[in-house]
Amino acid sequence: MKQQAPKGTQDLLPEVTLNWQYVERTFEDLCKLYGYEEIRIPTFEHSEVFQRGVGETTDVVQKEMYTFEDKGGRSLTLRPEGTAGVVRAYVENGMGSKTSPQRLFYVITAFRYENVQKGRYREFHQMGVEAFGAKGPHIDAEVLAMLDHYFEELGLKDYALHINSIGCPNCRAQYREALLAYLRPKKDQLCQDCQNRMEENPLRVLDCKEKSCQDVTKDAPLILDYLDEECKDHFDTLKGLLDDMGISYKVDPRIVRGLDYYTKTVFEFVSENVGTQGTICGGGRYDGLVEALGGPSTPGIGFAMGEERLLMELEAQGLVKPHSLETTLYIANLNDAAHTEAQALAQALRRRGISVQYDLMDRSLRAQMKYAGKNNMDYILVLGEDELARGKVMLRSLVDRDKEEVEVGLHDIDTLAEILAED
RNA sequence: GUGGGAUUAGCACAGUUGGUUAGCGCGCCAGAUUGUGGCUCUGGAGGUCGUCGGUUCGAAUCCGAUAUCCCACCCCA
Repeated sequence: MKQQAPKGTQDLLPEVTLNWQYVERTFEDLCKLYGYEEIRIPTFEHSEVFQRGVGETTDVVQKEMYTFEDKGGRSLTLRPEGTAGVVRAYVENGMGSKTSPQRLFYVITAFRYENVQKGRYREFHQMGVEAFGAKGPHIDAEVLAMLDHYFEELGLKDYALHINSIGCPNCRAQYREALLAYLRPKKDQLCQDCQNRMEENPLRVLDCKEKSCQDVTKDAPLILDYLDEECKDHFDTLKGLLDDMGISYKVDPRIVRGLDYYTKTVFEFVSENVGTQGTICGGGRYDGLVEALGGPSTPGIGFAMGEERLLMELEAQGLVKPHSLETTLYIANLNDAAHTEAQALAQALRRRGISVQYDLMDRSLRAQMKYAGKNNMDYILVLGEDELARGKVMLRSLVDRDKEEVEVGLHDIDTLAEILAED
């Protein structure tokens, strides 16, 4: 029976992996520019890490986790995101006693049991950063500047940065009461989902897309009016810093974020083209998370970017440029002796960093030429009786038809490598 | 978890009111007087029509279930 990949997973074939390498390398290079170092964390954690880290009341934890029991009776969960695991690692390895701030980046797969749609899979890829130890708004601004820089590097257009502050637990508690006081009398006008989640997490009612709920919340009190002095300062300073750097943004008081750990600054980069899966990057500050996972009180901020969505967007904008590969040479070998010689020649050239292929299928010269053409080889070199007898080969460009063939000694590896390395 | 649409060769698709050996294009392989690609021409390989079950003399076609994909809700990256 033919096997299928599980629902929500996908194979990434050679036609597209170059694009993935492109966005990931660009990201990694940029991370290094901003002082971030890579961390690699386990694919699964004790379920508790996510229950406590992401938040018991969140949809992610309540209905989207791949949780299983291992043979030792432990409850484990495939990571539904990166932050909780990175924070766990930060705490477990005592990284707080290294120099602060600690800046970490990661490129991971993550897993959520959700219904599949375009730009949404059960196994998906995220690139993200986490910065620990800095509590002021400058790091917030820097993180946003870094993302701005990244998108500029990729040439991405038609996206918007939305920011908000959801305050610290203190202002949030007060705001929560105010919001509940506003919502309770209007409860029967809300959709069923919102009625259910109202008491548990009333902030989420704010970004409900149901028209009736939006009507109800249109005049609801805004969190921004309930920030205490410190949180308000933080947010105002951040906005000023963004203005100074010329980074445009929109304050969107309805951004709430479905993960419990966020405090103060939250943000999203939203595509203006793509439909419902338009959020290509989301993040924010999480000043209580390190402590919640058993570490010392430590502020933190980070973001995660959905690679599938980013690539969708880049593709829609015609921006995925294939990596320019190094020069490639094809050796057409026409008989057994030539095959042996081709192999030796290929190895010698590969040792000098030239990408070389030769015939392994005993094909005719004509067929070999076709193969070289279809596989975008830059140069070809025919190896047959004549060449072996004379000890010389003709090096011809397949890219530039006008380029003259060059005769080179068969064993003159240095000259061959030199010519090939020129392009 | 809920609702709608789809599933025929590696890819993109035809397939008449159920009726012989299920087709086209691209791709793949081979050849076009025996050593020079991308064009053209010729030939070839490749499908238990997603899967299982039912109706029927007969099912790619009708019915049911299931899997997967797409779209929307929900949620998020």
